[in-house]
Amino acid sequence: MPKLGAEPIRRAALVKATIETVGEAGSLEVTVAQIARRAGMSSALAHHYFGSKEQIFLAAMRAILTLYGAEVRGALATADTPESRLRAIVAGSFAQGSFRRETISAWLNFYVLAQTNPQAHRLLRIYQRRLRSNLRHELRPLVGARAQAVARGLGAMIDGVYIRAALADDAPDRDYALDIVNEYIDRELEGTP
Amino acid sequence: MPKLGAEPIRRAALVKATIETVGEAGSLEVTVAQIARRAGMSSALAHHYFGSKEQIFLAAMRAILTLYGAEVRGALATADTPESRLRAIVAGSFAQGSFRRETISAWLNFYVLAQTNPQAHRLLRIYQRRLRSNLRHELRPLVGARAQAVARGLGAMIDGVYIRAALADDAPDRDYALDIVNEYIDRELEGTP
DNA sequence: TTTTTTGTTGATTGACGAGTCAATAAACTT
DNA sequence: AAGTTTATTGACTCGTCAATCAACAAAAAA
Repeated sequence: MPKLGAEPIRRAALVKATIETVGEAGSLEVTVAQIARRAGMSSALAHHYFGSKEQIFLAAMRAILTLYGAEVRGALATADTPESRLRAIVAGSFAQGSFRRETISAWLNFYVLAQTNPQAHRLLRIYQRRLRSNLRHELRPLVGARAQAVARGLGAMIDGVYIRAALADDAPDRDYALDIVNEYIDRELEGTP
Repeated sequence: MPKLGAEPIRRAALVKATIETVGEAGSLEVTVAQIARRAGMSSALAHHYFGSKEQIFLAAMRAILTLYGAEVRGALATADTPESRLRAIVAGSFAQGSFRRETISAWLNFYVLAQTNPQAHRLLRIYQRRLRSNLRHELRPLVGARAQAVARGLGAMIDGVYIRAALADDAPDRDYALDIVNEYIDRELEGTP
């Protein structure tokens, strides 16, 4: 039954299945067979398209970070003042697409993978750098010289909220997450209008 | 050459070796044999004392959290005002004993383990609860009703700084970590003396 | 229509690793 | 001295899993 042009569809299905499988298992110790089954194909085909388990993981990680970037960009599109743009970056960080159980859990696991795998490390670095640079850029006109320090704090807090959401029993609460970070922003902007 | 009373020594050696091995590997995918070798014994003996790899991990996790608790308590001992106690909790969180490469990496990995393992989950929960309760207690006289919210933010930020330290290339920088968190505290206490 | 390219899988290989066991030995008890 | 408890390990079992391969099928190209 080979329909041509299957490759991109299969790849996408595998990436999706990887995030789901890793997210559900809460661990990278999932088998290629599990992922492939979820994606509706044999493990041999998964290997055929990606070559190795490592590459499957990296593709999934890229997908997560790409989605994240898209959400932030989307949130930024409607904001024009520095403060609203700053809040938009934060809101984008906790957007529905990214801020869901399996995605958060998968993200955490890929974070761990970055300790071992140089490519994963690089990917995460790029994300962190871009986030901080975005934050700093909007913070500059708001808090001046302190922009650098505040951007670091904000970045750390966002990651912290993520990691805690991964451990929570109940479904991740977007508004709760936003409250925590926005409260910090409120304080920082206070008296510097 | 069996000297009696070896059990506690062997257990401690295994726990230490576990943290080192997991920390260095940056992953829980280490073998019992590796851990045992590092601790200077056969893998059979490790199984003899702990029963399973899972139990070895849990013991190591307990050790990390116990050390962490001790550091915070130590830092608190010399502080008496609410603010100095608050700063002490933070300083204790990044104390030399806990805030080192392998320990941070091991901690992150155990964090992931808590997604799968109920006991690990419980342990981490206890730590989080205690930290937040400590923070809230000192914050109450400082920021009143906002204590709850600030404690959450601080807790998240501390975890965030940890997770980022795990990914940094260079050795974890205690002062840098402290700066980030203390800056946040400065802001929160501003205007509420 | 033969050939090539693309898609697909069941079966197999080869490695690795958790946990068990039987055996050995030194201490301690009676 | 005989028996028991504690310490210790090499060798083995048994399962799992990533990766490969041979083979088959259908579309496209020749």
